[in-house]
Amino acid sequence: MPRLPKPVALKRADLPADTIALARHLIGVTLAHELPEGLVTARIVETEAYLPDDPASHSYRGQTKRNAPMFGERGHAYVYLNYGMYWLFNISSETTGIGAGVLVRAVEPLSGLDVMSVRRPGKSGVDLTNGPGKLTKAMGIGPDHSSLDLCVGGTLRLEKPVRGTGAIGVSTRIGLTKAADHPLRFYERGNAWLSGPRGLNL
DNA sequence: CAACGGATCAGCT
DNA sequence: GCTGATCCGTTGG
Repeated sequence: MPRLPKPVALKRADLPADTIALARHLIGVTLAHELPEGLVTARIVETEAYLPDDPASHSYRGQTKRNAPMFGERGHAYVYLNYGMYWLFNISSETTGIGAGVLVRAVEPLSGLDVMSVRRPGKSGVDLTNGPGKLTKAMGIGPDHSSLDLCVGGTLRLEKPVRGTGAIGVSTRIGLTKAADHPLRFYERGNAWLSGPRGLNL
């Protein structure tokens, strides 16, 4: 049997406060969730930065009950509903009082593929987690997780990176109606689990 | 309490 | 690659 490295929880001090730096840093980091059916883990392979004073960011119009996690300490979950039906998972950045965060757009499953398949009926392979709404469904992430601290070894947590090719690509963000032309999307080059049109993943 | 948004997805060509 | 379905939590009045 191959020996797998023991998972090491990420501490807040491991996370850059700067939003763009965090978005880059999160590529390769493991997201782990202990579900009733078992443990699911996956590598983050695609992220987007949502900056302070960014018209595309939910934090742009000030703090509300919903987006409060974006204004707290970095390393907390911000989960919100999009298009009335998809829960999207973000990780807060910067420091207390500054609203910003990083959207996780795609992950590459490492373990618990069986659990993910059950949660994504009729889907398999890359289709399990190659989009922001898909990965939350596959990994059982929803509104109850918003504001959770991901750096304290809870059931939903970040773990040390499983580094891949190392090459990180940059593109514009996907699906925006405002501030669409900034290079704030980060992805692992050549990874099969990326979302978005081919042209953005070069 | 009603209007609105919206950082998507599945299915089809 | 493109199109349209599809909502309901949040917000502000």
